[in-house]
Amino acid sequence: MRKEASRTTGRPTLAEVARLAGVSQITASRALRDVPTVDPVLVSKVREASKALGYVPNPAARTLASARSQSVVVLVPALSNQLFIETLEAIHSVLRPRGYDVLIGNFHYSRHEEEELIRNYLAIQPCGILLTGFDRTDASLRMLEANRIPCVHMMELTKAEDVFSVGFSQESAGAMVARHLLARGKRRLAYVAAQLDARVVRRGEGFRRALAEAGVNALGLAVPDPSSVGLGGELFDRLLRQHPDVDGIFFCNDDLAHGAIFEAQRQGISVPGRIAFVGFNDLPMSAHIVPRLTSVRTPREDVGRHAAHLMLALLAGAEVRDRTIDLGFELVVRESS
Amino acid sequence: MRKEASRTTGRPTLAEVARLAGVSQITASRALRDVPTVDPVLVSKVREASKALGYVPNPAARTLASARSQSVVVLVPALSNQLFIETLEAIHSVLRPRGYDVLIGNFHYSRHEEEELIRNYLAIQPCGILLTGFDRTDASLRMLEANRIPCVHMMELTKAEDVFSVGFSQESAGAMVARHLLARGKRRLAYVAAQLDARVVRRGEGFRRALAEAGVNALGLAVPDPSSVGLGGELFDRLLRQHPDVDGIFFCNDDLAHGAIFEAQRQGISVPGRIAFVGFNDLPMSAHIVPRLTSVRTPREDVGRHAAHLMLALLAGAEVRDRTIDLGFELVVRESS
DNA sequence: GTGAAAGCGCTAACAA
DNA sequence: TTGTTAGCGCTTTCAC
Repeated sequence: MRKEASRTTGRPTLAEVARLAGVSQITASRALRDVPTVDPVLVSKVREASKALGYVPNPAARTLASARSQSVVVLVPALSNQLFIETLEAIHSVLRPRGYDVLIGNFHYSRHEEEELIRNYLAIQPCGILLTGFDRTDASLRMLEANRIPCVHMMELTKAEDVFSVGFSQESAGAMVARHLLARGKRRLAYVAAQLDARVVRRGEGFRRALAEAGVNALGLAVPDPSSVGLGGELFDRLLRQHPDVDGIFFCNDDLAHGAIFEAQRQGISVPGRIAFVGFNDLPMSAHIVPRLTSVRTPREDVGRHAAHLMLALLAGAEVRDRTIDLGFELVVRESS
Repeated sequence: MRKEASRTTGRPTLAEVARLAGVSQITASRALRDVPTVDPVLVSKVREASKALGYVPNPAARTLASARSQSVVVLVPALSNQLFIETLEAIHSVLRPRGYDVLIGNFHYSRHEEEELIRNYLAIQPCGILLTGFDRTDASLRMLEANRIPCVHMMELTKAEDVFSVGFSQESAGAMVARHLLARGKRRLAYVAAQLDARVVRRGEGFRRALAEAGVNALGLAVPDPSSVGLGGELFDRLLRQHPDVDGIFFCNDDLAHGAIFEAQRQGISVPGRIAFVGFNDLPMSAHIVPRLTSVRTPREDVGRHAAHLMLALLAGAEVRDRTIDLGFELVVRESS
């Protein structure tokens, strides 16, 4: 059943391609790698020979000889979240067609698990690495520093020197929602949050600050519990008891908003007639699941695409001027299909 | 910024470990790979030397020398589906700690995209491959056949010779739901389906057949459109108009059921009082999103875990008696948290 | 049970 | 612009 141990793969090698093309092995190598200093005539000869033999480069040999693989590692905090899934898809769609392998690591929101992944993945000599956010252990930072491979940070932004990041500002998202609700004439506004990670907190700060600038005091209800649809209903109910006159709510994510919609429907409360809801689609549910909700949409595909292209530029050794790419947010109203 | 081209990685090599341990390189190699014919005393010497130097094997060199990598490829039809995400997680959790790299390929439910992935991934000489289902192109089959690497099929079952599969029977899932509803005294039963892929259809067949055996005729409503929450509401509404006396519905997946719950609530219809719903959690939404729904739960983690362990057995060259692992289904009632 | 030699397939380094 | 040489770090092969 198993293929017995052997030395060769049986596949055509670069040497055979070179022989067929009538050039030296290194010229064939250069031709196939698009090294610019090769005579175009020879390039096409090599290309033909390669095609004729059905040559496929051996990545292991390439990695061994060059001390650098064609693998790009991507580390995300979760796979249960559509945001990251779609980001990964976008990265794949940019990198795979260009011959890179994409290795996915899920660190389950744990800095130490991330450190372990970095340690393990550096063993395969990746040519680049894509990270989520900036919160990592010192050991992680040191390993990345020591390996000197191109590194792109996703989802968050920094102005630090020599750091490449593609993301968006949580504060502006919060502020955007505040302005949206104010513009609709709402004045008793609340932020309902669960699962208080740094991003959720910063979103709330942006919300509160923008309201404060308009002279409006933000109500709030924040619990550390993991977010869920059920919790959304509960929190909505609690908020209503505390502040029966609330007329606008920003939910830190869509599943809370979803539970609240459910609960509002049960209680016969008109949304957005009496209370306007705004969600934030940064959690497990994909956008189309919550019907008719105004929500902040994170530009998920864009993050992946931009991050991957930035990585390509770095791998090509290009001079990158914009080390920071701020993608911003959109406020969208989704209609159930 | 980029690490300039170089030959060496700078990391300690097996030769250095061997020198420090006072053995030959090949003995060090064997010791670290747990080849049984090595003196235990030498093994521990090598282990120590390895630890002292912080030795990490170079996978590229290993792959080149042995013509076989430590990578296991997993091909899934989608990442937007929690079922596959959780399966992948389980596979990772089994294979990574044992030193295997897991390469994920998403073929977007396209046989041709799958073929392309197989072609590309075989280039890296994976040591094994995990596939979803049995529907693939002839070219794919030929490539897999020609490469003779261990191959495990997930999600579906077969009795074919020399084929390893881990999954469950769609027909029995349908039959199970039929029996469940009958046992609750329901007699006007319907199957509501969208996105009619082979699995959805077979589920319906199992449902209908089990009902027929009990002398009950199944109602039905099936559309080819992609499944969504909104569509669930619509189909439910349509079904009610056609068959106002329906008292039990099997939705081919949870998001249809979810939309129907929404719609039932709007219309003031008691569920499960007047109509019992059964869902099937095989689609984008994760289980906890739909509150209070009786649903067929696919044993997602189990599929991954069992498939990965089967792969380990094959990689170890073990004799595998049970080529087919049927995991069955559970019928669970989820309460909103 | 252990080792010496050879070589996997490719690219870096240097030379022409 | 092209080629020669050497070697990446490991495992297979075969001899002891």
